[in-house]
Amino acid sequence: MPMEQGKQLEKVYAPSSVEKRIYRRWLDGNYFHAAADKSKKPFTIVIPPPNITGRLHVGHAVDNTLQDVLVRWKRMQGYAALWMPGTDHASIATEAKIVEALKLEGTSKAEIGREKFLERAWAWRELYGGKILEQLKRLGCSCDWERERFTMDAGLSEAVAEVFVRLYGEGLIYKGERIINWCPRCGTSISDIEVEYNERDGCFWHIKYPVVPAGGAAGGALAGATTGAAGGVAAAGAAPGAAGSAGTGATTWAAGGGDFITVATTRPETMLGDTAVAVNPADPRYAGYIGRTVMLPLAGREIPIIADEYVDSEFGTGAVKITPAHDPNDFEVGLRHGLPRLRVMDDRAAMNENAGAYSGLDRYEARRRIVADLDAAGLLAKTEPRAHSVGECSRCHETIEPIMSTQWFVKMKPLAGPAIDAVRQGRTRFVPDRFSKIYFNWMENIQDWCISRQLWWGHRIPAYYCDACGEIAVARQKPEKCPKCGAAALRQDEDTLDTWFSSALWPFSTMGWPKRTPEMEYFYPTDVLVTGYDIIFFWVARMIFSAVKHTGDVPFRHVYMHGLVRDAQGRKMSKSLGNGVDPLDVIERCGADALRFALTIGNAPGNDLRLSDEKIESARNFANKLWNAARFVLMNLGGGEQAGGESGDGEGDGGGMAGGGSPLADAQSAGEGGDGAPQLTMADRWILSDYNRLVKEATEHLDRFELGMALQKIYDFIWDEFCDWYIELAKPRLLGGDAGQRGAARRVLRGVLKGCAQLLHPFMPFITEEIYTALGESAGPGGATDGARGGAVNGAADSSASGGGAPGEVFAASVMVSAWPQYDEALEAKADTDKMRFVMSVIKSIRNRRSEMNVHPGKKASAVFVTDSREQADALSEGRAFIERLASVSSFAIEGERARAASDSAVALVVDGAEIFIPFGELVDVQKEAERLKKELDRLDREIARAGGRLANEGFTSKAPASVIEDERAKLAGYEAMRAKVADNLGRLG
RNA sequence: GGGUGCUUAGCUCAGCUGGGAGAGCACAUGCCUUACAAGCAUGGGGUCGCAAGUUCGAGCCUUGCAGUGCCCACCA
Repeated sequence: MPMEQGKQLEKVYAPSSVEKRIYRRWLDGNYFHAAADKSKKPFTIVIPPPNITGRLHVGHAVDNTLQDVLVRWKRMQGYAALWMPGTDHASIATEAKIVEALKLEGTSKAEIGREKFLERAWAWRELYGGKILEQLKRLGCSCDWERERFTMDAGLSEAVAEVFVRLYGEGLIYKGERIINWCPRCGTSISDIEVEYNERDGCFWHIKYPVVPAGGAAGGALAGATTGAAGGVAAAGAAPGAAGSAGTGATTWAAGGGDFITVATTRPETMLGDTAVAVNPADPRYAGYIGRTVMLPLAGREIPIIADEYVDSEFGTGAVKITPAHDPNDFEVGLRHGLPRLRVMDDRAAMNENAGAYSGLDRYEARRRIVADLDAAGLLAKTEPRAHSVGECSRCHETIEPIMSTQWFVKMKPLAGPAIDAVRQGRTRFVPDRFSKIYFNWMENIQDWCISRQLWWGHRIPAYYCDACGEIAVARQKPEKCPKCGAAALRQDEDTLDTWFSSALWPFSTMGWPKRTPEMEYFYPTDVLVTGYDIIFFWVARMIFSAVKHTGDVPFRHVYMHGLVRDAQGRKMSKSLGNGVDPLDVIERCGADALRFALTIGNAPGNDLRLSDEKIESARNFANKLWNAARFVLMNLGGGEQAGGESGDGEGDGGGMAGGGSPLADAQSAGEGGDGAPQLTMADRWILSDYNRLVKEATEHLDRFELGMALQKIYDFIWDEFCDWYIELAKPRLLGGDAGQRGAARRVLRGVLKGCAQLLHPFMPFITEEIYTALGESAGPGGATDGARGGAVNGAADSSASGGGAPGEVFAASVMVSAWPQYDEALEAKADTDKMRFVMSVIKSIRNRRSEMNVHPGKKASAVFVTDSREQADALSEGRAFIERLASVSSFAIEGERARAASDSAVALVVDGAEIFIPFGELVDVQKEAERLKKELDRLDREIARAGGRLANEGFTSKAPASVIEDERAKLAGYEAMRAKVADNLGRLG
């Protein structure tokens, strides 16, 4: 009866005091480390490397929780489970932080120069870069920390250079002048997928371009127009009075009787870079204009009218201004027609020297002035308000500017093909499968990838220019001299690579590629990539084509996708809304286990999930529930009394080999071995049997990546079956009972709880470790060997033990290196399970009656059971103590004759054909009881009609499977028997 | 314009290859029954978006429709 000193658990689970200590122990035990081990199968996950600028947000929390679940589970299954951690240099995000810091100090990139800037960045990385990994530790992540990688580590940088050089050598990387997305705020090009398109209110300006008159007559008018337009430009730049001059020009045109082609644009400032106007060749309206020219207003340049299929006659005015240097389509048109490409903006998106009078103006200011000037000149035909999609920088949300620029590109088509095949052949599978369609759709329509960035923080492009001869040398190391002309002065390309270029190599660069390392041999390809569906394009697809290209294999066999975390209202969590749940805050308040639980429970793969306070609270409640169940079990395993009662551990150690740590081994050895020869009761066999089924189901769900479902099942079992039923069923034996019965109950309690701790461990690692360890200690000196076997790399004190004669009660040094529970056929106990279920139904039924009749729980009642079934009679007598305790029944009789039992009992219940008579005497309202029975009769009639109708249907009886028909017949018979009894009881009420 | 999800209890969501609808929260009633009031017991609550079809049988399969979300796309 005295508690184990020091092993008494707190009444309320206090995660914060437990988690740090436990994590420390795992580290000390070296359990996270995985090494190539020929005796085991590998299981590998590489972490999606968080940005060094990052702070753990709830998105990371889900992503890493799922990974940790998988890796802990596989580790327990005996795999050499490697979870490779690391961080991403995040070139643009990090650079922005440094720039910001410099600004606060009153200096800038330009001022301190590249070298100093990089020093700053590295220092910053040293200081903050590991923060997020520390936060992952608080979440419980079991990464192999000694393998931590960073995308700018020497080895990984080597991989980057290697890939660049190889692709360049094959012509799959090229340098060229294209329209790229330019972010004026970040001051760099970005790739297509880094642009977000949003609907914005804007205008569609219809602008009249004066057509230069054909033939000789044109001369005078042209001159006039030129003067007028030129005057407009000059004036516009000079003063508000500009409008007048421009107007003069237009007037000249009107007076000259010239006509116009009207174009429409949402970006009028780009007109200064127009080098043509295009119409559809089939458009009759413009047939006569093709081949002629227009005078570009405000610029005073004469540009051709061309015909191109690209133009949609239905859209706008059917005539398009062509600005090859500022629009991707126009660029293509320009190529087809050999048009000049005139850039009119600089890298800050201000108008450049080619913009004449508008030079130096910001693009929006220029837009305003140009519109005003056109209007004043009478050349603005119409201003149409219009919502259109505007590309914005996904990082800073500045409106991007499509600008012609010389950049480096990866030629995608040749890389995409094999990557598509890899998924089509199922070498990499998306979970759920529907994401493969998204992948295909993107890969099949892929554009070349702009990989150069005008940033300093990142992998510098390994291209070297010879100013003497113009040669470009691409090499792993900077060449001593120009390979062509031998000049010594080579200049490296100033640009760096897209941060995703290095992330794309992550699954193999972290393993040491391009070297042929043991890790590459053993752990690669990886097994699962866990990530959100929002980065399929950015990362997943790029890893696949990179890996297929460079390693000849897929980077991972499965891609397990999860959704986004939303708030209670279903909104995306964002900084600006301030609706984000801070995972660290949740960990602080409710524990990492509760957070992990809330993020995992009941979620289907690929679906978004909502995280609310209520959900977190119920997760915390579950942890507490489990905690208290463990308290109960530990209290009852007791101190000194225990050893005698259980005939010690020697018996356990020598005993069952069944399934290494199976509760059966514990329980049966108690049942058959010990003094007093205690037997397992039907309650024990029932819970063991259900536990066993849980093991099977949970494992199957995990195998199918249905983590949410696996956890749901474990949760249901622990709460509804183990806590609410089994513990209650065990109490009578623990409190009363002889030593043998007590021993059996204890063994089962401990065995099942231990198994639950193991099954739950991947999801809730801390609390399960605490419980498992406490159980191990309670098993006595031979049990837990905390630390003693900690040296076993990636463990498996337990699993190795199971290979060589596992004692039933072996506890591993840590639950995380214990062997994952196995389904064990010997635990199936159908007869006992049926009996127990029957008793439970009886208990429920009596409780129900009592509750409906408002019978105080303290008031005991006597009950008489009548049944024809031998099994039921056995169950009732075996379950007597359960029924008495859990249904508040005092005296108890099982009779064969219902007439006598029924005589003075107003309340009659029918459960599975057995009848229960309870004399509640004065409590019974005969009227109400009769009504209840009538309702019951109605219900049974409906059921009988349904089942009867179904069985009468020949289609059903001839085509449905036999088992289904059999079930239906049994149901019908049951209902009919029940109806007879209910009808009889109703009749008796008079 | 394409593609792709979703629509199940008041709310948030599960529901595996088609065989009588589930959980959490909320709600109602009664319980401090010595593991847990962050709890226990009992209960109410659903024409599974609508309509056709396939099937002996449909929440699940097919088609259409209606709402709603997301992704992609070069509508100037």
